[in-house]
Amino acid sequence: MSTKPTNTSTDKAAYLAARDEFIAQWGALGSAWGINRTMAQIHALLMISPQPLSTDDIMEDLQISRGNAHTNLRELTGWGLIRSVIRKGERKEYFEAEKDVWKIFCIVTRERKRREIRPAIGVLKDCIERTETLRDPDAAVFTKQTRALLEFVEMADSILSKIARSEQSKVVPWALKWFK
Amino acid sequence: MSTKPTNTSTDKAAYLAARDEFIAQWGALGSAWGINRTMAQIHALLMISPQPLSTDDIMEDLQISRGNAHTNLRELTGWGLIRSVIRKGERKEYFEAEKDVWKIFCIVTRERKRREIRPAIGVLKDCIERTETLRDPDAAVFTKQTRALLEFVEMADSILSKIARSEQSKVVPWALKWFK
DNA sequence: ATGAACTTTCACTAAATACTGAAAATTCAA
DNA sequence: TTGAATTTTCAGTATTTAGTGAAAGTTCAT
Repeated sequence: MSTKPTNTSTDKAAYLAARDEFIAQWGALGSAWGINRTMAQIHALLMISPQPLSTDDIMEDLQISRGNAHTNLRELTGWGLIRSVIRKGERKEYFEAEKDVWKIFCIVTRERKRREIRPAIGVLKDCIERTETLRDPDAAVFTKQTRALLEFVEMADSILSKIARSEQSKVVPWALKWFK
Repeated sequence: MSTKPTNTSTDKAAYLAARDEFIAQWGALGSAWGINRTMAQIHALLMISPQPLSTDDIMEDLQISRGNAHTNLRELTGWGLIRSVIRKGERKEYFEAEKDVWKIFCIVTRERKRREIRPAIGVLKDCIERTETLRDPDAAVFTKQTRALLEFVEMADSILSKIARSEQSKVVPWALKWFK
């Protein structure tokens, strides 16, 4: 049996390196999905933070300006992904993230539905309405394709709604049974 | 009963207006999801075009430069969302889009899995591996949270894989039964 | 009521991303 | 094989998006 050295400061350094990697990559992932990098990084930081953090903590940790930190903290609050907590006898505002992965999923789903899917459905409906009675043959092709898109997006929307309204304890075992 | 005037040129104008709206909004939607606006617009244009279009057609329609059109046509080809068709006796390359909405969904799912979800899984695994044996209590919180994320992302990934491998004719009736 | 602590705003700057257009490379009909 | 047609590249530019920091605004313990 080999003895493993457990130097505390080495551990801390290894942890901090992994943590930085995680924050950086979470930011990059956000970028790829149309979410501001800093917003995603702050979210990552708060998700893994054992305690709530203040704006100053976040500014220091991520090396960003007050304005930037502030804007993105508000944005995350708007999404419902973080909430502010106040400590008694302190003026400063602290922030903590929702940590339950299922809840995070539900929040993101709900918000993207509201912000992007619903408007898209509106546009598709509008396009169909404006062209379905036209005699032009190109218009007919257009209407057909937008109808197919609408049908699909509406189905996806209703599936997501139903899933995001469910309890994780109901969905996950079911999903594992069907998809594992 | 009112008679509806069916002036052909009015119809054409109404169609073109709806079509432009669709292209513009599809572009905006792409942007919100981290896809280059022009790429999404070209995709929209080809999805609703009755015939394959050449680079020049697209340049003119969307009022973009050759370089821009070219780059984004290649990118779309890389995703597998469009393919080039050559007409016999002609040098020019034409492009047509996959129009089947289910197939489009499968392609986008497969590509985003490959480009973003798989790397994310890699990062999470790496973070867990590097921290799971550390004694630091913050590291323990970190490992726990990244594990929860990994578990969730892997489940989502396998569900998407399974769905995207299925036939629409199998999935849609099933989905409607469960989620409508 | 005061003013220190803290939050918010916003004009300006920086960085990232997308686009242009012309030149170089390639292709293929004649 | 030639050269006109077409595709590809890419250095330079434009546009969009994100970030800064200082000043203005707000809040609350005293």
